[in-house]
Amino acid sequence: MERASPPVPGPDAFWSCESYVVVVTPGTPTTQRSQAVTLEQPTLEAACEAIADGLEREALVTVFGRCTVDYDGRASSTLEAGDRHVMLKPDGAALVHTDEGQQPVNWQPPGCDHDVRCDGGADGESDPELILESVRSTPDERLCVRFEEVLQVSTFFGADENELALSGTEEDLRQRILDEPALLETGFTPLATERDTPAGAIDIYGEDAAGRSVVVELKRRRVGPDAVSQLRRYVDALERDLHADAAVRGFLVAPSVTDRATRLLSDHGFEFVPLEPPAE
Amino acid sequence: MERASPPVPGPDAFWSCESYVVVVTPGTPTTQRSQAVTLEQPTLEAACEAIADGLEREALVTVFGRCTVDYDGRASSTLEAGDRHVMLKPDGAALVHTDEGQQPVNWQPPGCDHDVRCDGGADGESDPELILESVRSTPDERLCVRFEEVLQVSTFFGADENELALSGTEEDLRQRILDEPALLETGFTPLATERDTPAGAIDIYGEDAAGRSVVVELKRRRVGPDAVSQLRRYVDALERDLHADAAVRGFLVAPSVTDRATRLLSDHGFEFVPLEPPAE
DNA sequence: GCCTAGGTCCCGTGG
DNA sequence: CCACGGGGCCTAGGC
Repeated sequence: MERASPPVPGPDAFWSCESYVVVVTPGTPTTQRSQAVTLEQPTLEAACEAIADGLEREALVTVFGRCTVDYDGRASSTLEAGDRHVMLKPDGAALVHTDEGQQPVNWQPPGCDHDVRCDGGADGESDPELILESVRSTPDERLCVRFEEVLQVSTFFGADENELALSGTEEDLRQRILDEPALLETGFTPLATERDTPAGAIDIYGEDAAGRSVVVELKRRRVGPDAVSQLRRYVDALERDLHADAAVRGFLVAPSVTDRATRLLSDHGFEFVPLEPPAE
Repeated sequence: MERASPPVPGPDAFWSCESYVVVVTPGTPTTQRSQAVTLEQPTLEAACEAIADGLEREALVTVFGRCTVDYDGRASSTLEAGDRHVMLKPDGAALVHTDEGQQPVNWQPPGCDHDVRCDGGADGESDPELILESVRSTPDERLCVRFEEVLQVSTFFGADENELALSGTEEDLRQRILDEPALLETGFTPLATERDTPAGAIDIYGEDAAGRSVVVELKRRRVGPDAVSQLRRYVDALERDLHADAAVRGFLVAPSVTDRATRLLSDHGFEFVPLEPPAE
C-alpha cells in the first residue's frame, strides 16, 4: 500500500478542537470489496494523492473542506470560499453539497473525466491549493473545485447488485386503466399505448362506446395547465391525422387538477377523470 | 467528548484488506467551526451514538455501509441490500447515493425529521441493525434506511456564508432583450414583464411598431413543443382578456428550436427569434 | 447524437 | 398552504 499514514496535524492546524490520527495497519487481501478508507486533516499533497488513488481505482471519493467552485458550460457560476462536501463517482458524476438543500449547489452529470492536482504554494506567489476538475463534452462543461483546506478525504468501495423497485408511477396508473378500462368511462376500449402522432406519443389511445376516438393523457400527480396543453397537442394532431372531421375526445386522468387547469379543460371540451396510481 | 476511540476491528472483521485505527487526541476548543469527525468500521451501537450526536449538534452526517432502503409517500419504493452512501443534512434533507448517477437512488427533501436507532440482535430473534428514518408531513413521507453493517460514519461541521452566483439564466436573457428590444424586432417596445393573464404570467409583454400586442416567451435553451404550447396559452388568454378582436403576436425567444416545435409555431402563426442568454 | 416526456422531480416566488 | 414555471434540471426510451 503506497499511501502511508498521513502526517499528524502540525501546530498550524488551527481549526480543530478534536484531532484524529489515522494509523494504517497493514491488511490482508480479501475477496470482500466493501471498504471505506479515510484521511483526516491531510495535507493538500496527501489529500491529492489519496484522491488520485481513489479515482484510479474507481472508488467513490468524497472530499470535505474549504473550497471555491467555478462552473462553465450550459451556464456559468462561481461560488466563493466555504466548507462543502464533494462527491466524485466512478461513473464520472460529481456533486458539491452545502449543508442545505436536497440539490447539490454545483454538479457534473455522469460521463465526466475527473482530475485532481495540487498547485501553487511552492514559489510563494500563490496560496497552495488542491484542484478538482470534472470535464465533459457535448456539451462542453467544466467544473472546478479549489480547496485551500481539506478536512477529510474518503474513498469508498462497495458492492451494489440491486436496483430500486418503485411503484406509484405513471406506468402503474396506465396499467390500472388497461386492466379496468371502465375506470375511464363505461364502454371505453383501449386500442394502443404510446400511439404516435405528429405531436408525440399518446399515453392511451382508444374508442368510446360509440366508436369515437379517445385520447387519454395520464399524470401520476395533481395536474396544472401544462398537462392540458399536452393533451391538446395530441388531440389536435390526431384530428388532423384522421383528417376526417370525426370528433376526438380528450381525457385527462390524474389524482386531481388545479382550478386553472379545470378552466382550460372546459375551454377545450376535455374531460377529467380523478384517478390515482395504485398504492401498493 | 463522550465518543471514545472506536473499537479495533476484531478478528471477525472479514471485509477489510486495509484497516484503520482512529485515535482521538484531546483537543482544545476553538472558535473555528470547521471540523470532520470520522468513525471507521464502528459497531452498530457506536455508529448509532455518533449519528445521534451529529444530528443533535446539527452536523452534516454521512454513513456508508450495507443497507436496505424503503420509501413510502408520494410513491413507494424498496431497495435490497447493497453498499450505499447516505447523507443527512441539518435542514432535514436526506440523500442515498449508489456509486452511479447524479441523482440519489432515494431521498427526502429538506424539512424532515431525522431519527436513528439500533434494533434487534439482543434476543437473537433478528439480525441487529442500525435504522435511519427521515419523516415529513405534507405530504406524509417516510424514508427508512436499515444498515446491517456500517463501514464509516462522519460528522461534518462547516461554515458557508457565500451563495452561488449563476449567469446564463432565463432572467439574463430577459434583461438582454429589455436592454435592446430591437433584438426581438425593430420597433418592439416592452411594456411589462410577468404580466398576468388568466393563463399565467407573460415573460415579456409589449407592442410592435404598429401598436399590436406582443407576447414573448423566453427559454434559456433549445425549445420543444411544450414551450410553444405555453406561448399559445398566454396568447389565447390575452386575446380573450383584451376581448377586442385585436390580433396578438406571439414570439418565442430561445437559442434554437426542434423541428416539431417549429411546425407547431407555424401552425399557430407564431414567430421564432434565435437568441442566447449572455455568456459572461 | 437528438428528441420527447416523466420525475417521490426540487426550488423560488406569489397569492 | 397551494399554484405555477424555471432548471446547468436528470433520466429513460426511441430513433
